[in-house]
Amino acid sequence: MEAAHASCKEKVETLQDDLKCLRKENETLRFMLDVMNSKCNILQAHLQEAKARQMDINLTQPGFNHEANKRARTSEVPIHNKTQRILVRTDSDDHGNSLIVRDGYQWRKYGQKVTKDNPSPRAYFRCSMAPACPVKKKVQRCREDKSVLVATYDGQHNHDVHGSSLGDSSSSSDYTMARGSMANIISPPRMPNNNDPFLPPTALDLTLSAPHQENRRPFQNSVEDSHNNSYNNIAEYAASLTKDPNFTAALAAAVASSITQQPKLSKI
DNA sequence: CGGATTTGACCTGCGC
DNA sequence: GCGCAGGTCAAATCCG
Repeated sequence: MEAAHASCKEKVETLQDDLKCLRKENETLRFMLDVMNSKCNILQAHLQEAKARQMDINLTQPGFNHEANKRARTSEVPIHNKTQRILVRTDSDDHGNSLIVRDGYQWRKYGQKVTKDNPSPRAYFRCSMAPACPVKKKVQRCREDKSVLVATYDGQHNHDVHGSSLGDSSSSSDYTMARGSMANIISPPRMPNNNDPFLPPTALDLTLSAPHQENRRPFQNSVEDSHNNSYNNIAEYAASLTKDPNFTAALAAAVASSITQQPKLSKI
């Protein structure tokens, strides 16, 4: 009887050890996921910038070669220096009304003009988060697709997106909203698996799918019920991840760059 | 009432 | 020099 009790206790201890290991592993995976997520965000931002530059080049091609482009003002900063253009898809019920592009900064509208090449009005914004911020933004609907806003940024912010220099706590919510709307930023050049240049970019799905969802609550049910399933799922998930060369490469690069604090983004 | 937006007037650069 | 078009200003208006 005592021997049976002892072996049972041993089993419980083993299970508890397993549980601890799993929790540690889970924590490690989550940390890695966070690192990957942040790196992914940085990558996407860089990608957007690159695509916007590409779009600028495309806009000078026939079909986009509007009269306005011939009339580039001398005050305009060269594209490769400080001017950046992004495309943002707006909600379908938003057509023709709002010229607001949520990008995390606060903008004050100072003018609106109908241009010759586009029937939609162009709105002019100045950054109002910092009094001396030189950044200006022009927003106009795409002539070809009115659900798409073309935002052109001139200059560089002399403050961060949180407005931390001003100590503005409200900006964090704005930033959250901005992150939400950034998901709608369009990559003008075609993406893989995407023949429509105006469809949103294929988002990198870094949220763990079924196995992860399972392992978020494996211990809410009885240990007997779910332990094997969740353990198998985690093991399965871990195995699938480690077998994926892309994952290991990306993970290695992400960890390396997070350690050195010198991201080598082009290598991922 | 104060800040944001609207909108017509004005300024500036470019092409003819 | 003139006209055109993009960009900016600032008074009026709106809105919370």
